[in-house]
Amino acid sequence: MKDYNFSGIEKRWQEYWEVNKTFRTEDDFTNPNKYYILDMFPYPSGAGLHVGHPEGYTATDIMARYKRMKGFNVLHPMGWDAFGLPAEQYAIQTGTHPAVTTNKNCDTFRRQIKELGLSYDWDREINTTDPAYFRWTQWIFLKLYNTWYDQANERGRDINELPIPLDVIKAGDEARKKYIDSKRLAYYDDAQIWYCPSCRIVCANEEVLTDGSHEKCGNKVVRRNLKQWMLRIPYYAERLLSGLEKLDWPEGIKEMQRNWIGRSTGAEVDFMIDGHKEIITVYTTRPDTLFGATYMVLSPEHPMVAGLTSPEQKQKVDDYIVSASLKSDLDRTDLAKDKTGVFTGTYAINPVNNKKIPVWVADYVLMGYGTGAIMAVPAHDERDFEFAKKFGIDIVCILSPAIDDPEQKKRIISGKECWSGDGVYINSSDSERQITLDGLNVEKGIATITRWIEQRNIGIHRVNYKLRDWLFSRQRYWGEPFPVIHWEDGRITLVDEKDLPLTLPELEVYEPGENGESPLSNATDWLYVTDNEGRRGKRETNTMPQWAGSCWYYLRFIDPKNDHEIFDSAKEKYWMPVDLYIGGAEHAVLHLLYSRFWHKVLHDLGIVSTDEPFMKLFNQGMILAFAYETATGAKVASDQVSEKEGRFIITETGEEVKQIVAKMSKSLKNVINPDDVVKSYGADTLRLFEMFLGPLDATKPWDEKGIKGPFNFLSRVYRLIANSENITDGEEDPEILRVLHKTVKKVTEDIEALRFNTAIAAMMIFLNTAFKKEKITRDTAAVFIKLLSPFAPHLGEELWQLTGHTGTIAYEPWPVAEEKYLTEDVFECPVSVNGKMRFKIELPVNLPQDEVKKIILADERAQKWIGTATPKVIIVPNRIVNIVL
RNA sequence: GCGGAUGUGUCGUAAUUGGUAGCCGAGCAAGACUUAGGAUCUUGUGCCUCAGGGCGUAAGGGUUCGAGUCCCUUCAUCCGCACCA
Repeated sequence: MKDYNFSGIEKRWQEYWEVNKTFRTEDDFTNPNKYYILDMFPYPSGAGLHVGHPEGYTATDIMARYKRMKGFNVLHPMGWDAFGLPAEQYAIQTGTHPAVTTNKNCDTFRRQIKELGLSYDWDREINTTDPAYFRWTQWIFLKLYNTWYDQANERGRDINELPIPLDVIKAGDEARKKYIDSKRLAYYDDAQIWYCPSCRIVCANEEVLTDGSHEKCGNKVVRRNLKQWMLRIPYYAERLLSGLEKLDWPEGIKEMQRNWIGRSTGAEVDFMIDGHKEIITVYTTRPDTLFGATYMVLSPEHPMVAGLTSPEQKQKVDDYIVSASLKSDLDRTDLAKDKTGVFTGTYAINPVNNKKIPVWVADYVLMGYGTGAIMAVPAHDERDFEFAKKFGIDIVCILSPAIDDPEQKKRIISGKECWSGDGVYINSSDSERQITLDGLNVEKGIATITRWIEQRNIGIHRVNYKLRDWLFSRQRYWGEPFPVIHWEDGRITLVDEKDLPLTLPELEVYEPGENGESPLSNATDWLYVTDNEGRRGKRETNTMPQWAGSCWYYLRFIDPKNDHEIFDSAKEKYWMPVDLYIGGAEHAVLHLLYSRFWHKVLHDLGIVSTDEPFMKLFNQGMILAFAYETATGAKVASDQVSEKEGRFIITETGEEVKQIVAKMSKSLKNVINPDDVVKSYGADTLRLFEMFLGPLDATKPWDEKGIKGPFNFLSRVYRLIANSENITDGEEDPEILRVLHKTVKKVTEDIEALRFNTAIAAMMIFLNTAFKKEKITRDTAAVFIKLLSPFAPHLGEELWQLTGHTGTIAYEPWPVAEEKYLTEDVFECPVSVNGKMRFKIELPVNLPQDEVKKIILADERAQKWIGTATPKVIIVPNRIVNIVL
C-alpha cells in the first residue's frame, strides 16, 4: 500500500511547474473573462516568512487556481516592496550595501513562497528597488509635480493648462512661478514635521502614534522645521470619499477611510476685532450657536496672535506660545490633561448681537484644521464648556434641550451642564440685525443662520476635511531618489523624463546627518551638477517614502518588462481593475488611500482607464500565537515550555508560566516559521490547515495541535485514491454520487465567497463517506481531485497523474454539480412541539400539507404530546413541522 | 469618549440567513490490529438527570407557532480614531 510521501510529491510538482512555466499568464485579449487577483506584496524582512504570510497567499492562490479551472485568464503576480529602513540600518551597522541585504532577503522569500506551491507567474516578479521599476515611480512623481487640480471640473490637469489670473501675470515672472508652484500636486516647502531623533528620520503624521512615539521604533518624536516634498492629497478628498461607495470593501475599512478623510460641513464666519482693522475668520460646524459664543480662541501658531495681543498681556502670551511649542503631541492631546490658555487682552465682536467677546490663545485649537481659530460656545460644546468653567468665562445657553428630565433641563438652561444635542433655540434673536432662530430646531437653525451669514457677506458655507497634505520625503538613502535639482539661483527643475531613472550613488557611510540631512548629502560626485550655462545645482538629497513604490505596483504587474513606457495601455485596459485584493487590515488607511489617490491622478491624466484600482478588498485576519510569560512578566520562548496537567511550565526549571495569546513577534519569542511546518507536514497540509483554522477574516490563534486534522485528511485522500485497488470503473454507488455532487456545489459556492474553512469541511465529509464504502469510481475520483487541487495543488497534480491523466490539472475544467443528484425523494422531517424538536419522521418530499398533517397527527410519538388537545399545526414545506398546543 | 466588530462544548469552529444548535476538526475516553506506536481502524463525547425528560448559543427582557439569527438594555473582549471646533 502506498503512503503519502508529501516531500517527494511537492518537490516533483514544484519543479514541473517551474520547468513548464505552468502559471505564465498570457495577455490573451480574446478571453473576455479576465481575473486579476492580487496579494499585498511583502516587505522582504531578514526574518523570512512567518505563518501569517501564507494565510493571505493561500487564499488568493486557491481563488486563482479555481478561476483558471473556470476558464478565466488569471493574473496572479508577486513582487517585493523592498525599500525600507531595516536594510539601511543594517548597512549603517555593517557597511553592507542595502541592495545586497535586500537581494538576499528576496531570495529567501522567493524560495519560501515557491515551497508553498503558490501559482504566481514568476516572469512578472517586480522589485521596487530595481531601477527599471523605480524609473516609473520617479516618472509618476514628475506627473504629480506637473499636475494641478481643477476644482470646477473636479479633476487633475496638466500644469500647462493652468489659467493664470491677470494680476499674477502683471506681477511678473517670479509671481507667476510662485503661483504655479502653489497649484502643483507635489510641492517643496518648509514644513513643520515630526522628526525621530533615534531613527534620525522625518515621519509622516500617520507614522506617529497617539502617545507621540514613532511607530517604527517606539521612541519619542520632536517637531522640526525642514524643507520637504509634500503632496496635495486633500484636493482629492471628496472623490476619495465618494469613490468608496461603489467599492466592495469591508465596511470597517471604508469607515476608517471616511474618518481619516474627516469631512465636515459648517461655515466660516468673520469676526471684527475691537480696536483693530483685522478680521478673524473662524470655522464652525455649528454656526447656529453664534448667540452662545462667549469667547474666541486662536491656536498658538495662528499668525495673528502677535498682532492682536495687548501690551499688558504680551509677556504671558509669548510665554504660553513657547511652552505650547515645547509640548509633545502627547501632552497636547491627552484628554486627561487640563485645558490651558491665556487671554490676549483683545476683544472680538460677535456679529449676531454686537457683543464683545474675549479672544484667548489655547492649544486645544489646532492650526492645521479649519482656520486655526474658533468661536467658543461653552453651553453647547464639551471642550469649550470645560475651558470656560476653568477660566470663569460666561456660559450662555441658547438651546432648550429636547429631553424629558426636568432636572437636567434646568441644569442645561442655567449653564451648569453642556448640551450638544438637538433642541429648540432660546435667546437667539436680534431685531436690529434681523435674525431670529428662536423656536427652530438645530437643522433649521443651521440653514437659517448660514443663509443670514452669506447674505450679510460675513461668512460662507464651508466643507472641511481632516485629511492633510502628505509629507512625501525622507532623509534616507534606501529609497527612490527624487529626480529634482535645486539650482543656485533658487529655482527647482525636474530631471527630464528621458534621463530617468535617477539611480542611487554608491556610499561609504549610510549614517544620516545630525540635523536630519539625508546620507545622500555625502555623495559629492553625484550631488553637484552644472547646466549648459554653467549654473550650478545640487540634487535633492531626500528620498521617497516606502509608500511610493507600493502606491502603483499593481499597475506594473500588467506589463512588468516594458522599458519604454510605464505599461502598455491596451494591456492596462484589459487587466484593470484588480478584481480581488487580499491583505492585512493594517493597511486600511495609508497604503490604500495613497494608492487610490495616485490612481485617480493617473486616471485624470488619461494614463489608467479606471477611477478606482481595487474593486473588491478582503482583509485576512491576523494569526496569533501562544506566548508564555513568567510571574514577573518575562517572556519565555514557546519551545522551552511544556504542558503538564493543564499547567504550563518551563521544561528545564519547572517554573510555572502563564499562557497568553498574542501577536507573533520577536520579543514574545512566539514567531512560527512556515519552513518547519512544511518540513514536518508538507506545504499542502500547511495550506489546508491555515484555511481550515476559521473564517479568513477572523483573528485566529495558531495551535499546532490542530494540524493533524488536515494532515490526516490528505493522508487518507492519498491512501484512498493513490491505491489503484480502490478505484473502479463501474457504476458509482448512489450515496457517493449524492454526497459528491453536494460537495461540488458546496465547495464551488464557498470558494466564491472566500469561505475556505467550510469548503474543506465539506470535502472531509465526502472523504468520510467514500472511505466507508472503500471504493470509488475513476470518474468520482477525478471530480474530487479537481475540487481538492486548488487547496492542495501538489497532491492534486500527483493524484491526477496516478489516476491515469497526463499533464497538469491546473487548467482542467471545474466540475459542475448536477441537480438530479442533489434532490432526494424522501427526507427526515423534524417534528417539534411548541417549538421544541421531539422526533423525526421520514416523509416524501413535496407531500401536500394536509397529508403531512394527517401522517404527523397519527404518529404515536405526536399523540403522546398532544393527548386530548386539538393542536394547531404549522408546516414549513420540506423543512419542519411545528405542533402548537 | 466616538466609530466598527465579536461573544456558541475542553479548544478551533459550523448552522440552507427566522426552521432539527453543535457540522468538520482537535482533544479526551473505550475498544480492535500490532513486538511497538505520537501509525491505522471502530465507537463514544454540551451540561444535569429520579432515564421520563430538564437545561443550554455572554447576561436580562421583548417580537414570533418557532430566535444563535430580529428588536431593546447591560456586560466583556478586540480593532481603529481621539481636543478636527
